[in-house]
Amino acid sequence: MSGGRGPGRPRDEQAKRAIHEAALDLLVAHGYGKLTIDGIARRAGVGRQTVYRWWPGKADVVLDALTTRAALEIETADLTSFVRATFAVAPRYVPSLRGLMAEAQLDPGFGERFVDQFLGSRRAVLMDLVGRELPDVDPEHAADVVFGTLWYLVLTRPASLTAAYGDRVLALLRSLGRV
Amino acid sequence: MSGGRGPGRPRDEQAKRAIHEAALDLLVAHGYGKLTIDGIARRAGVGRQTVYRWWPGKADVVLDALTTRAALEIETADLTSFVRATFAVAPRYVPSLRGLMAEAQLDPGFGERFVDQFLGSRRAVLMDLVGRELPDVDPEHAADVVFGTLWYLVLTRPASLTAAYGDRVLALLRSLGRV
Amino acid sequence: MSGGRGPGRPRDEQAKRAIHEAALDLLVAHGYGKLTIDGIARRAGVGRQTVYRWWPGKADVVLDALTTRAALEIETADLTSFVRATFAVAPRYVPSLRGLMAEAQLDPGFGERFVDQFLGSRRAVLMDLVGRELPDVDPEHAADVVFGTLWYLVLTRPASLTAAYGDRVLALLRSLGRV
Amino acid sequence: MSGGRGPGRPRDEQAKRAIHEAALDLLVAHGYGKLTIDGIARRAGVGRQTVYRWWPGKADVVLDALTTRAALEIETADLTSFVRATFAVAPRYVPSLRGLMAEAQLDPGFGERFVDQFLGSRRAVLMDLVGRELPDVDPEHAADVVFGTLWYLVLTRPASLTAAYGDRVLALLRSLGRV
DNA sequence: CCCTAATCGAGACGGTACGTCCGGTCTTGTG
DNA sequence: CACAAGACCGGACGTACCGTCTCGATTAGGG
Repeated sequence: MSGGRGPGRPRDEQAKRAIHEAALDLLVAHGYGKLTIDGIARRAGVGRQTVYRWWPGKADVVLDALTTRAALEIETADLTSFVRATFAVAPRYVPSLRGLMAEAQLDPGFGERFVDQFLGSRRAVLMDLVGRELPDVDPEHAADVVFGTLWYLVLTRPASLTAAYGDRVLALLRSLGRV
Repeated sequence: MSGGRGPGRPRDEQAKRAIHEAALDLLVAHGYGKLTIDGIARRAGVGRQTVYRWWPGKADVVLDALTTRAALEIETADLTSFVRATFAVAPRYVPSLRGLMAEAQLDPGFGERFVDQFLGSRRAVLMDLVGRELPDVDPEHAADVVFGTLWYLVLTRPASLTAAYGDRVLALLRSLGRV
Repeated sequence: MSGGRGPGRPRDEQAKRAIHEAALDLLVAHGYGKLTIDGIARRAGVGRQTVYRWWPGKADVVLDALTTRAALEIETADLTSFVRATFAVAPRYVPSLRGLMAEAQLDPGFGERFVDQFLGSRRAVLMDLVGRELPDVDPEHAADVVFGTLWYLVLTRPASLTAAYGDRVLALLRSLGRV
Repeated sequence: MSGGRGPGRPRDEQAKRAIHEAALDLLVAHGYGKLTIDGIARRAGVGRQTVYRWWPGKADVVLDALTTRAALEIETADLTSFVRATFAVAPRYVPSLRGLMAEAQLDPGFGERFVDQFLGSRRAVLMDLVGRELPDVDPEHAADVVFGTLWYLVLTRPASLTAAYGDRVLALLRSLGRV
């Protein structure tokens, strides 16, 4: 059960990493709008089919590259550090995040995956923390406000993203609880 | 006041309207991702060049159509009615708004136009109202929170957009002022 | 009967000349393949419609310009001087002639006009001279050989066009008569 | 002799043949002037890019189709049969030949290819035969006269093309030799 | 030590949209 | 009326990507 591999050449893990890197490199270099599967494959030194074999399209490549790289980078111990870390870390991923959210609007299939899995998992963490630390606050609503503000900055004024802004949003959440 | 028309055949205003309508019709019918300049021109009964003559791309067509149609639909007299109306009216424009925000991420040129003009004018209204009615609240921050929450719903959970949600965000603004 | 003109602004003869010159200038500058009605009108300082009002298309503009300019440039007194002059003068009109023959192949309507009128009138002159000076030679065949050789050089090896080549073709005609 | 195939999917020879046939079919059906790359691709059941991948434009497609189809159709054993066959076979290819010669005038790049390769190879055969059978005749001049007359008929009076006309031109060549 | 099977790089394939160019027509105001 | 200007519809151009396919070569088990 462990490997579960039948015959045939095994998947090349190095190609996977090369594709991840190529995608992120090109993304920051020229923007998501100019990102192409062919460009990724070329830069990764890989056949185009190898990309399509593992991912449905460039959005999923980027999403996979992002989640692989950003895994566990954010503290989830308490509400304050989670929100601060979320805002603090965001600037590093602005190009990817903008592209992913754009694609989610254009491709309904990817949109569902993106909202349910990527956004959903982060919402779940925040809602859990709010439920524990701010029992008077509606976790759903808190998530909308926190992530709404975060994404609005990511999409329209990324230069304003700072850890300090996370503190302001935290203050907002607490003022909500006091009502 | 002279009209400023020089020689030559004047612009066909009917074609302009036909293009606007065609763009919005196709947008709601098949989604922004499948919207095509050629498709718009065909449905409007117009040559493709006529579209390119007046707009740089499909995003600007949609933006122009939207602002033409939605002009003065929103009450700007006081903060409460503005925010409520903004949330109440949003569901009607979800397909357009999602497409425009997506394009703003993919095309930096359009992104700047979109943020500065379309989003900027709405921010200006809100900030003015906040400045008058909630003097203790930072208008910039208020705009980020209100429009951030609005856009987050538009982009990820459009079914949740209701006038009632506008009231919740208003309450949030007021709790901010009380701190 | 002299003017015979009804009301309205009279035709601008200067524009006609400007169009002729513009067409020939652009033709030698960039080749018939890059010649456009719009380009001609622009350079002539004339509206596009003014060109279409007088000629069906660019080929007829060039043909008209050519026949206007080259009128009676060729001696038609005797066979020898006619053939020599025809070959001697040809190099000056190579760009126009190549374009006109090309258009005649692509546009059947213009082709008929071109063959019947432009080529036909020159054939008639040659056939008349042959009939008078070389009674043993079939005038039709002689025209095919003389103009065939001429056009072949115009179309494929214009650098070889010289008055001396006209003499060789004349010798050919005379050898035909001696058989 | 190894075939010289590197990696990658090999060229689809059936598509090549389909494109050739489509081009010639459309050419005789509607004329070279209405021939379109897109039309060829459509009729051949082929993507447009596949045409552009192998040929620079429609003229080269037609030229390739023609030389592929007409290969070895003409006897080159002796002067008499070569000239007769050339005139006898020409009527079948009139639409293609007219289009190719037209394009050669409009597109200098194609013109050079056409004159050097297509016309040049036929000239070489004729000049070789003339050199062997009519040593008193200048082969270059003979080629100009024979092909000049042939092309003049192709371009302006295709109905006159017959094998008998080839005999007349042969007689002309022989009369030249006797001078 | 071959045999089967899956992956790999490469690149051609059918499609579709792009943005540009030009043709030929029309609609203005001015002379 | 003709004229300059210029917008209009139509349609071909050549390019760029998409996602699929077909090659020969490679790299693993399993017989």
